[in-house]
Amino acid sequence: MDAVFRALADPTRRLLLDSLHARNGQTLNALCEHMDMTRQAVTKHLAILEEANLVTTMRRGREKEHYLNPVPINEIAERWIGKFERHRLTALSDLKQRLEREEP
Amino acid sequence: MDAVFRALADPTRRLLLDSLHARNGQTLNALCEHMDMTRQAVTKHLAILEEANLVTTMRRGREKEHYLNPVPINEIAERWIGKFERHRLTALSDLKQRLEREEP
DNA sequence: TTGACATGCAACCAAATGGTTGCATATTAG
DNA sequence: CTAATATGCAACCATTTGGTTGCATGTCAA
Repeated sequence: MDAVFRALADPTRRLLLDSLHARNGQTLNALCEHMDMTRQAVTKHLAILEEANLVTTMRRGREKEHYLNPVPINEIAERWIGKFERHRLTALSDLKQRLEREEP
Repeated sequence: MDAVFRALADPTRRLLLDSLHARNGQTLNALCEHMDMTRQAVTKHLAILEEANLVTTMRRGREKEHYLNPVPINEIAERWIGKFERHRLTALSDLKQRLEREEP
């Protein structure tokens, strides 16, 4: 899970996910066209996304197609974010009470 | 939103959030007791969490209380993760089809 | 077969990151 | 008042990160 969080931390990588979300199965060169950096830099970002299992690749001849894998994101949403969301209102009202206790 | 993602990327900071989730309003020293690093290191992590608005602080005398703010996490869940979750099954079946097209 | 095209690998570099130590400041307890 | 306690600030350091350039390899098309 740590790899997923770290992978999501970089805006470039989130952009790549967005790009794949818009059009799945893009080749490396296709993904590069929207990015303002060298192909090799994009390759590195994609490697990190692959390691976090957020992107799956498939070799098709001399090209490499990239597919978005939404499962890890979903797991984070369910296992980690859900935990905090559940107590969202509680925590907020706790904070409010605390703050109000200060005022007078 | 970038700040939130970057803040969540570090396991120590997620641990701090977990700690506040378990017991809200902890003081700096209290938070340090569970961490295996110097107080100053924890301070830096907390500063990053504050900057991402994930933690709110309140001075009480010579102590500083830390409160979890779940709102940014919730926003990420809704605005960013939701987008990918929505097409989860679609993307998976796309991938499956693509993979099957390769086999024969 | 050969040239053009798509990707892979590795060395290198600047800047950011996560941590430390040392000292300063502010508040509370005795 | 004074000493202990809680936090703040700053310099410093090693490692990681995000990027580059240069060259190698593999595959398709003419």
